Amino acid sequence: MPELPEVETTVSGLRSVLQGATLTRVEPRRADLRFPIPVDLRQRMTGATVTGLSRRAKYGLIETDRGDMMIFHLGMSGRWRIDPAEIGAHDHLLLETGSGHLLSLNDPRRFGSLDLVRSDAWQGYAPFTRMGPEPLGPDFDAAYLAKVLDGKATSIKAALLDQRIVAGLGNIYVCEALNMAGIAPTRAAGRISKPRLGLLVEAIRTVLSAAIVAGGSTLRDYARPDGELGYFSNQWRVYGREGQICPCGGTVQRRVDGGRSTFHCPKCQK
DNA sequence: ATCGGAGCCTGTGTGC
DNA sequence: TGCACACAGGCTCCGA
Repeated sequence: MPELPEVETTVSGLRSVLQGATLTRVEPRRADLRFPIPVDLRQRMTGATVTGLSRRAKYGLIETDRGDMMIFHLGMSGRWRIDPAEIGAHDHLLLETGSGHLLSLNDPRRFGSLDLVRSDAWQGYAPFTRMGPEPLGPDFDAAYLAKVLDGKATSIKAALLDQRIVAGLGNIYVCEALNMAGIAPTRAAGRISKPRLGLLVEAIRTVLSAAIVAGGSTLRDYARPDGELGYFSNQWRVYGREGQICPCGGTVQRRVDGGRSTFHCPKCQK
């Protein structure tokens, strides 16, 4: 899916049109994505004013003056389109604002989700209850990682993809951060020294921040809400670059585990 | 308890 | 051109 930087970019784009806007039309166009869409979403959101937009891990949060919070997840192929030229089969939710903007939540593969909770209870939303800290937040540091990874036999790559450990990383940024930190993706998570975990934390922060600044990465089915493309894919060190040269001079290799591609450089990642 | 793998969907690119 | 197949950013459940 769009990972953390893409969701951050999406929320920023949505904020420019939705902050303070009144929703004059709220139209779910199917009953479910990955999960059922609340049947009362249209009724509760129509006529409401958007008071705030934010992000938790890979989820976008849209609050209204009625005390409701709409929570969306983009899955693998989800994106928001602002004032799209035409509405197609994969536009699953339409929002119209008082100022005349039309927004569409578009998700061909429907791995995304759309939900509605009370704002004061959002932290109790099931996906959030067991989620780890934000990688860009103050609670994510080497000491924390050392504690939660202690004794873990699973690979560091699998551990970083586990949202209970740290929330918001996906395949692309895990590959990138491990390369930047010089850590092999197959290394046992519990067998990395604390100084190296410190390097890893910094690498994760650096790669996520750079991606947010660049507006997210571009993949076949991802675009920013305003339709522009993100440019971070130009900065990938290893992801999608099998056979090409790593910044260290080594050759990027691709392997598949669990049906998922891993890109790494055997020369500088140990 | 922990781990690897399958499955959910659709679209696109590749090779025959 | 047509077709089959591999592959894609996430997440959850299942069985070993």
